[in-house]
Amino acid sequence: MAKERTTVIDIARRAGVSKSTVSLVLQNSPLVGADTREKVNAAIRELDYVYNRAAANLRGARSRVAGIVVNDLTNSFFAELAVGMDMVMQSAGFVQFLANTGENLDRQREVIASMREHGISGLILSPARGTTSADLKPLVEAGVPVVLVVRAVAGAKTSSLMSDNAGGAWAAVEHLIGLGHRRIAFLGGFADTAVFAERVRGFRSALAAARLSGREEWIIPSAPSRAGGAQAVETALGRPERPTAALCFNDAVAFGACDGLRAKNLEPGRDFAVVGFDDVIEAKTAVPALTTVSVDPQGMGRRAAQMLLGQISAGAADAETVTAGVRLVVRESSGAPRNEEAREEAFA
Amino acid sequence: MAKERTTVIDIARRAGVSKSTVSLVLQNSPLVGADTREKVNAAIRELDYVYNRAAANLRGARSRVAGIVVNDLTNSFFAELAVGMDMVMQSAGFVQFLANTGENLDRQREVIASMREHGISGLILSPARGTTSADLKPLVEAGVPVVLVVRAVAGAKTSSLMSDNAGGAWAAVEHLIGLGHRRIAFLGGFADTAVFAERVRGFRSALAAARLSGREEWIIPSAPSRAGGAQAVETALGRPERPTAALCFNDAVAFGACDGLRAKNLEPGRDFAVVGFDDVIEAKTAVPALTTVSVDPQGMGRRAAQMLLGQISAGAADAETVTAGVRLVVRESSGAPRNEEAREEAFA
DNA sequence: TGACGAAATTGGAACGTTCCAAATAAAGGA
DNA sequence: TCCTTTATTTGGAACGTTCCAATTTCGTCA
Repeated sequence: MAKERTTVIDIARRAGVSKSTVSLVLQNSPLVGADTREKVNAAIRELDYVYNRAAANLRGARSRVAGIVVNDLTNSFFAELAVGMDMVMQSAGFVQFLANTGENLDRQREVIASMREHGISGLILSPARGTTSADLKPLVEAGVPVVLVVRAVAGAKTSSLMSDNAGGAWAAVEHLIGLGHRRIAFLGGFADTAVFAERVRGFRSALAAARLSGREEWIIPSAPSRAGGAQAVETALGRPERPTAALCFNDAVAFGACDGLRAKNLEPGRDFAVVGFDDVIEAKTAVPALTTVSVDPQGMGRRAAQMLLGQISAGAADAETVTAGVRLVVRESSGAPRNEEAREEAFA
Repeated sequence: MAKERTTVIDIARRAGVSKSTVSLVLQNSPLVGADTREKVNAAIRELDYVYNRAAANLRGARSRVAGIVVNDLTNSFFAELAVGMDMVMQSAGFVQFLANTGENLDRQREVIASMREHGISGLILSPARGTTSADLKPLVEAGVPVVLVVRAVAGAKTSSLMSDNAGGAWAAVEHLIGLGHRRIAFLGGFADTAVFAERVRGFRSALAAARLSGREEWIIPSAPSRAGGAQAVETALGRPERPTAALCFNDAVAFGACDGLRAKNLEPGRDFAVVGFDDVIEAKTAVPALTTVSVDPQGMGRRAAQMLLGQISAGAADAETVTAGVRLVVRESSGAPRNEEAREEAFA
């Protein structure tokens, strides 16, 4: 059962050439003669040979294996991100290890260590909460390219790809103000994360720019999940001065907020404006369709993968920090009139 | 920059022992003396050595790398499945390649080949549509354990883990009939898949058992996605004899159906009963909460991973076919009364 | 005809482990 | 003291590739 692996030597014997020649054929070098090449290929087919990459990169080749570590694959945002990465990695002939940390730092450490032992030649990491630059130091020092996505890690000397959180939040709030809202809440997200801080920063400055006073009690953190969103909106509705609109930390929270509103017999988009963040795939087809800040997670994944590939081939490229642009996608949940003219009219 | 890898030899030199001893320490063999072990460990720490697994399993060790190939990671069902697998694989000290095929057979072939070259010691595959047993033959012949999940492949001599599709559909339809529905549709799914066939089979037999005539025109295939569901329900509502309830191919379709109903000003759960299939994580928190056949994707992932691990350690275990039980979870979207008493009353 | 260079092929060392057989050290026993 | 055992330690071959340097094969040119 456990049959012997067929190796280049077997092929060589069968084709009546030397192992070196077989090796040349495998890397289709122009050095081998056409007839020899054919003989060798025939032998490969007949013996159904499987190339052993481990042996090859033991000898020194770069490994064509990348690691991807994300913190919550059950969130569509990260699933999409992973799919985007997978696409470009696959096309580049790479294969990826993918691991989910579930925000668990120990797991993250273990998984990264394990991937290193398996010889990854690059890593894309969406760091778990609490990751420090010390966690990345060994990788960086060993010259393994690392690209951080979604979340930054203070002091890390690695490339990173973040979305324009403050800008997106600003645009969303501006949109709500334009629709006439004056009491706007910010719902969801863990208050101790950088992403939260940035989005809230954009939220605050947009309010300030419109000379509106944001109340602290309208900023309501929660788990960045659907359940968290439902809870947060409920809290918001219980505030003495009740907001009429909310920017949510992400789309999951926004969907949860819609659920929470319905549970109180309020229709999102009509009785209360909801704006999400991320533009996950369901945002477009949900009812009401979600107005959200489009981050294009899949595109971001592709981009991150490209950055990683760039660094891998460039050898030691220095860390670049890229901010992915975002764009507000106005759909139904914010209660905007159907088209621009209508909108102008409404607030003329 | 591209520093030399530190190897066991470096460690050996530093600790003043032979490479063999270092190797023994690494596999913490009881043969080495306590003091020697300490010296070696110190050296390992000082030189921040990274174990090279590729070299190790070149020598013959089993690889502790598994492959996971799914066909649509953007569908929460598969994302959850992957998370479940990841959990048990990680705990077993494995690391996984994960690839997404997007139902593309060529991609599937490529990634499987690539994973093989990288020396996976087992594969979990949710086969793309159209996969034949010939695609798996090389793997199987080479003695690489394969576990098929979700979808079967005719004639494949591999283990598989499928959910009880017919049984689940039966239970769902029985539930709807119990609620008084007589015109029940089946929405979504590609008609040429085995899963579709099974679910429809259960659907039909439950109708037959209740002496209801299912109309062919109430079986409306579509892409198994949210968008497909919206479209399918629209078609259903356009039928001359309009159904009052639907069993959907999966939860994504069910959510889409809810969207489609709302777009026509019908409230799912009140004006039309919707039942899903899979019980993805959002099913519970959606509004209305989705009545669905719970497949527990994460649990299924865990189970599949366990099966694979079993086969890997057992060497050549023979193929086992496991059918995972399913269970109908009654929530709001089917319009069932809140509790059993109420239900009894309603149809007394 | 012999020499020369280009084209094609090849042997062998190297990559970083493991594991076997053999060597050495320590510890008893006579 | 010397011989056994037992407890440690070690050199070297092997795993399946790649790649360098060396060799063989040929057609060509003087």
